[in-house]
Amino acid sequence: MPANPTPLVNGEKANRREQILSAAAELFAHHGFHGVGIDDIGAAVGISGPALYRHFRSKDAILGEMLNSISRYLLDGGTTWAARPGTPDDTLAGLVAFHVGFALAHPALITVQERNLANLTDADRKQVRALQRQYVEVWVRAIREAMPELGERQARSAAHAVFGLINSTPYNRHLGDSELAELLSRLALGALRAAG
Amino acid sequence: MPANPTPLVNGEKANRREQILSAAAELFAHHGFHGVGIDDIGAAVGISGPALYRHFRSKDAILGEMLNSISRYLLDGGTTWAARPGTPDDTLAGLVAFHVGFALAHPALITVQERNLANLTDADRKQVRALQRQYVEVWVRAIREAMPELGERQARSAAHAVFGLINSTPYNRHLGDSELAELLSRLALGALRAAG
DNA sequence: GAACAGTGTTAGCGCTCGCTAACCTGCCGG
DNA sequence: CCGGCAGGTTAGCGAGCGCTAACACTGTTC
Repeated sequence: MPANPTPLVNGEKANRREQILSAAAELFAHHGFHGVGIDDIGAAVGISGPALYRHFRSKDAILGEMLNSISRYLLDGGTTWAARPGTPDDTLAGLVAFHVGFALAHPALITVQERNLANLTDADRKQVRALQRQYVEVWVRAIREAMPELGERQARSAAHAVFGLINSTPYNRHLGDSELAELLSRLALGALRAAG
Repeated sequence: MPANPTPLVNGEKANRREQILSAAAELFAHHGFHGVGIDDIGAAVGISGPALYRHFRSKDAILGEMLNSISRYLLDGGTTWAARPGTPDDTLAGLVAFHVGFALAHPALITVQERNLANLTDADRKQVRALQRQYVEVWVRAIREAMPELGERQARSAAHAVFGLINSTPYNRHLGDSELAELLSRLALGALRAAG
């Protein structure tokens, strides 16, 4: 389990930066990066427009920090789970449960990460891409250990496919959280089992 | 099989409207709706900027026609496959193969449809949403016929999850088309089997 | 052969948006 | 008590973008 259990908790006593990141995530998820103005983000946290520049260097910096934080959280969590002792099947089940938990808790972040990579600064995109690649590699290793007959390319494709499956949470609000978590885990593991 | 086998074929002797739609799809997929200018779309088909207005009423109209066309194609194809004679398992396999085929042939359209619903006109979005809902219903019926023990909500969630799985094609360019098609179909059917 | 429909061009309007400038206010340490 | 910093405010600049206007060229039709 990583040090910080949830990367971008909603509101409460969070400080301004985190408030802004949380509100911006929700807005970006609904309307897209370019569909959200500086004033919109400000209004969502009760301040107005340019005051954001007391906390972030630019609008791009908000997205950059958001996506970096998500990717780092996933990589940290994935690495930790992958290092746990247990059978390869257990490891895979742990990874699935971890990713499902995140996707269920933060559908907006899932949406933003999937849709807005192209809106990042070149430097930020490079960083985020690197983190994502490493996270995929964690999965590829775990998948291949559980199913040694699978080639690396197949395992990578399967990993991306399972991400797509689990990341469907933004469209999946009509089932209770725990029931949906259980269903998605079963589906993901069923898919992986069928890969071999 | 629907009348028009592929909704937005790339270039060739296609007329200007279809050329524009195809180029715009690619651009929207890469940079997002707001990240692409009228001039960019024009340049991509060898004309410049405002000439687009000879073929479309507005930039929104381009996206509107694009998403409507995709949704209609999927619904038509899905309906046709669902109506074919055969066991429920065969029907499900047919639907999977159909959707996989589309996702593999048109990853850009998949991307645009997933990301840019929010950028549609209210009227267009209503239409597209309706078509998408009907397509989901086709899947829900097929899933429940193959696995009667599943509730409607579970089946709907499973359908969305499988869409997510198959629609991972835009991130999945490192396997040959036919091999990827086979893998995705196996994963999708494996997931569905595990739902029961 | 003139009229015209179809399809392209360039110039430029008007609006939005990210961001900066300049200013204000409350808190806190010495 | 007062100077400075943290964190707000409003006004407005400059760039970009969607779209329209006005015009040009080509081919077809009567």
